[in-house]
Amino acid sequence: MENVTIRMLAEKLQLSTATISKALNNSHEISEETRKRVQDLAKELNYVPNPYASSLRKKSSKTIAVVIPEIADSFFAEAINGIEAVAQEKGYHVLIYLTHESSEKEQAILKDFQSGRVDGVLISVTMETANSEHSLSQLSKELPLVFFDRVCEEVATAKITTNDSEAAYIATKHLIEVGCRNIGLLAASEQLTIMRERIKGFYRALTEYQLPVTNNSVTYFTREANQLLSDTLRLGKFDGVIATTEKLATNVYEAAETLKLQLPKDLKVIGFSNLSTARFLYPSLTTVYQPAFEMGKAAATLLFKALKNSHVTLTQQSMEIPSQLFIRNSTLQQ
Amino acid sequence: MENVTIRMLAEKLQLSTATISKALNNSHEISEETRKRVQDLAKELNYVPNPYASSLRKKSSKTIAVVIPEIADSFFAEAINGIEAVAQEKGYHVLIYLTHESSEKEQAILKDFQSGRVDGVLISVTMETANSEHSLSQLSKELPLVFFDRVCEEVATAKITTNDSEAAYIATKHLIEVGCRNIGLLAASEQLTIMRERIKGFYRALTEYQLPVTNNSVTYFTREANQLLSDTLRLGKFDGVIATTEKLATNVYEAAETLKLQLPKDLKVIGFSNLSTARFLYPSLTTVYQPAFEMGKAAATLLFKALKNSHVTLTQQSMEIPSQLFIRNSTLQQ
DNA sequence: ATGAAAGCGCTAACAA
DNA sequence: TTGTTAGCGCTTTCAT
Repeated sequence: MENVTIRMLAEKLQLSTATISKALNNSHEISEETRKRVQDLAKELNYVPNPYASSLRKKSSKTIAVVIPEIADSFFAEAINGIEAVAQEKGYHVLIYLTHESSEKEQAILKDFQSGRVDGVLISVTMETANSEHSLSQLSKELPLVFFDRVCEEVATAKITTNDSEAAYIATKHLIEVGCRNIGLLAASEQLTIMRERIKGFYRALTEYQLPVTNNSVTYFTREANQLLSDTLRLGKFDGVIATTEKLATNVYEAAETLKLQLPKDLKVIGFSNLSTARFLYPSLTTVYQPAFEMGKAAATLLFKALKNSHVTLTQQSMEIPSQLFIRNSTLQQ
Repeated sequence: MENVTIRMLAEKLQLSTATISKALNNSHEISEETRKRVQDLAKELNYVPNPYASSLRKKSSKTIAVVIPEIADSFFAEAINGIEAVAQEKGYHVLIYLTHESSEKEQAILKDFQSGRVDGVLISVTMETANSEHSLSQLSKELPLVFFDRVCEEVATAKITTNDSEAAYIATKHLIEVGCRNIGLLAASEQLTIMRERIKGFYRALTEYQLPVTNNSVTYFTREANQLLSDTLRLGKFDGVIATTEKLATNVYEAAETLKLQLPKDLKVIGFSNLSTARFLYPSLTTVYQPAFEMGKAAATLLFKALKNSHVTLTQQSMEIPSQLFIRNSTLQQ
């Protein structure tokens, strides 16, 4: 069967396409009677509106984009869950784009958004965030854009984050309190704001306890961290580490195995992670649990708010949702 | 600045929009010279084609849909990685839809695809798969459709699966060989083909070892499995279980904790799971590792093949990619 | 309350 | 090789 169009409905009912369109969209300038006639026929013929015709005409697509570095990471997966929940409720469609930490890919993706393909964008930037600053600033002028987690400070728009500095401060303090004196912060990028925040919190705790920065330091890992991490742990003589990404946390377990370090005896670990298996690891992992679902939900909610009412100034709508420290055996005092 | 259109380019260059269009699409019926002139100006003015105008006209959107039950599950997350890798390479966009195991939501999503919003669909169905059979059969006649993992047998199209029956057979055999005599298969739905396959393999192993079906049985869990699972493990007197979903695997660890069962001494566990943390669990988890990334990639590759050449009959393109048993301590012989 | 008509931006016959 | 023209299916003034 041919695809049913608004024109076919119009012919069958001896009405104009304009009337059909209005009737289908529940316009109040249509009589109740014809409205019903139209909608009944539409249902009968299984009419499905062509979204592209509508998008072309209305210049809005009921579609948003989610741009993230990686999807096989429980933080991002949960965040998408939050985003999707809101989108589904609002009848929006969700396009997913993965950057795999490549700012080049990120740029290409952002460029495409100038086409009007999406009505709004939710993004958690690449580690090489600095490269995308300009594109993002530009884009945020054309479309509602909301950052979540990995933000770009310089871009004037809403940012949904967690209390990274405070969370790192609390994590560091916890390590100190269970006896660590040589703590390493395993970080992922010097450029990411959230990393800088965590580092701030880390140093604040060190300062507060008057621990020397010579023994307590930040190490950066980009892609394949395994070898480097083993080296760091071997040479670094750390008695405690904070892994600021989920991947790094498991890398620590791997490295510990390789180096035959006993956790938590030889080395205590805290991971920034939403791993559902954290409590079943050996040893169970003390985590900074980030409210991923809520962050996704908040970001999406805010985006839709801006989409609905263009007078919402996203710049003033940033929001911080606190993380929570779950203390487990990987930081058990010996 | 106004959005740059093909018409603006045409005016600036004193050419027709048709010529511009052809030049931008590298048509061979355009002289090298004008092609360059057009493309140069396009770049200069930062022209970005309107995808919706093009989609409306061409009746193709360079967009595919991925429909899955859940995203916070390492199998599906990895599968998406595979899909996205292929899609990005081919210049396609990926719409994500989550059903959260609701066949009602699934139906609504599938219905929308009749609009021509997407050129093709990759799907892993809900546990209540039976409900969607009809819609899927219908849809597969209008669009290229490829199942991955959770298939609908009755629908005549390509299916990318793993060797579920064989994998379950091997897993069961392994449990028997390490001494289990009362094995429980923890299943998720009676309707899912992959579950039925796994059950087949399970029974095959039991038969081969002449173990009575009275002691070795299949239990179904739908949503919130925790309480039910605790009951099952307490009453079932199992000495070994196979958790056929990732969630169920962690549920077993939870229940074991609650019931103070020691793994693997009191109960041995195998999980169908792609958890990257499997080796670091306590005890490390013996897993049936499913080739999620490859399955996603294969499904997407096949879909694009069908999209490119409409004579590819998907029905004959099904594919099975083997899983692998990783033996770890959760099935250690005592 | 309904309809005529224009047009969103692009592509593809067909002509020239 | 380039241009003319006619839409894709829908929404939206503006008339009636």
